[in-house]
Amino acid sequence: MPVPRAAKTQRRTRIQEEKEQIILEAALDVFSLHGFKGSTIDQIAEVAGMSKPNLLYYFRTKEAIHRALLDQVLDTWLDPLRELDAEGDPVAEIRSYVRRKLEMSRDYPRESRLFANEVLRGAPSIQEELADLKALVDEKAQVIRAWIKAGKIARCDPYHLIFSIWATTQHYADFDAQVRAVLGPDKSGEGRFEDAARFLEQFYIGGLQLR
Amino acid sequence: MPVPRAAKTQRRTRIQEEKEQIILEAALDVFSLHGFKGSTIDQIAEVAGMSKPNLLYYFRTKEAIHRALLDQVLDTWLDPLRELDAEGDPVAEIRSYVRRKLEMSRDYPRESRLFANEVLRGAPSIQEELADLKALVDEKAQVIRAWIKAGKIARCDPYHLIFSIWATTQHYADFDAQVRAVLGPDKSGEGRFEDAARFLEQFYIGGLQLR
DNA sequence: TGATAATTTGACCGATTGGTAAACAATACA
DNA sequence: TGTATTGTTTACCAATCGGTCAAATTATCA
Repeated sequence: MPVPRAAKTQRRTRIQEEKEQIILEAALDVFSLHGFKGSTIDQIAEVAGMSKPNLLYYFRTKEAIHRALLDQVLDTWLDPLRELDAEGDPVAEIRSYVRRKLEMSRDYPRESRLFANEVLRGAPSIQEELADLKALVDEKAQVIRAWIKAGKIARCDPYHLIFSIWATTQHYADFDAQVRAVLGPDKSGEGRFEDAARFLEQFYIGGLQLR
Repeated sequence: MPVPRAAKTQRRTRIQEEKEQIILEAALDVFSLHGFKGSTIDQIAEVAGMSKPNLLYYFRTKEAIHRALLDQVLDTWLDPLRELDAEGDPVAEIRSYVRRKLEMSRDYPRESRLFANEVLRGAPSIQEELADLKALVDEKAQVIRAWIKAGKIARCDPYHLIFSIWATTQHYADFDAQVRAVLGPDKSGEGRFEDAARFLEQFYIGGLQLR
């Protein structure tokens, strides 16, 4: 009797749920640090505390782990942007968005780096997801444009505004090594995120204010 | 008589100069696209138009190519920041810095991605260079602080100001795949850099203006 | 309990990869 | 021209890696 691959059966056993989460957690550690090609199944298996064949019982290929991880991460990654509310106060909404994105860099740096790795390589495995992303950004760009038209915030290109928010906030996760090197050991504690928050808040409010 | 490795002799033959540049150029192509682990010596050799052992005659290891490339790139990478002039007009100086950094993202995206790859992985091979970087940033942060003290620009954290300039400008090279996906095919020409320049200029001038 | 399905492991395999050895070809230069 | 040096290639090796297989072990449940 051949053993059915875990992924084939409809997810039912408790042990499958658990082990798959353990594997994805370990894979996030490894992939975010070494990239896809730089990571080995053995490394992931070791971090996950199981043998390589055992890991491959739950995910048939290295690629499958990577895909599952990206799917899981990308979904939550865009939540802050989804929450941008056309009905809210424009400046407050953007300030909240910046703050939430910065918090994600602080609390989920591995996820940020996993994503950065993927995009750096030309985003080969997330083309469809990028289409969804475009749709969401298009929608929110319209919201921002409406705010501009209504004279609520300064005139600017909404797409590049969003890019700048992504860039400035994710920088603290993706370029952490550089940020720490520049700030030095004393300023490299969690306090750097509060300094960053202060700076970004002031900057975006100033930049968006009508003048 | 054993053949002396090219790197050992003092660089003299014309052919060594040429081939080493060809190799570094090819390696930049490959490393910036696939990362260090994701790149193979065979790939670099093929792009360079020579055999693998021939390439290894000029650089003894894959690591050596990578190091040579990083050294060469990092040196020019900081030029724009070096040019930030304490004697110039503060707002104009920062505007020039932003513009130059953005031009580097447009004209040297491979260099940007090579660097991003390295920092993403924790910057293992450029620790000393990061120390130089810190010294330079410290110096320029003092310049900015002086401008603030003199009431020439708005009060803000100079380190995070510099981080934000790095982040927003390099974003267009490092996250090119995402930027293109969001802007769509029509807006993905070189024109996106002019839109970005307009946005960033307005934003930094607005953010730094006294109010 | 016993049978059946699910889980785990050690041994292994073929492909790829970084790097070497040694012979061969081209060049510089006395 | 001859010879020593530099440059190039073919063949190869050892290590690593993604993945398989069959057997062993454990959980499930009638």
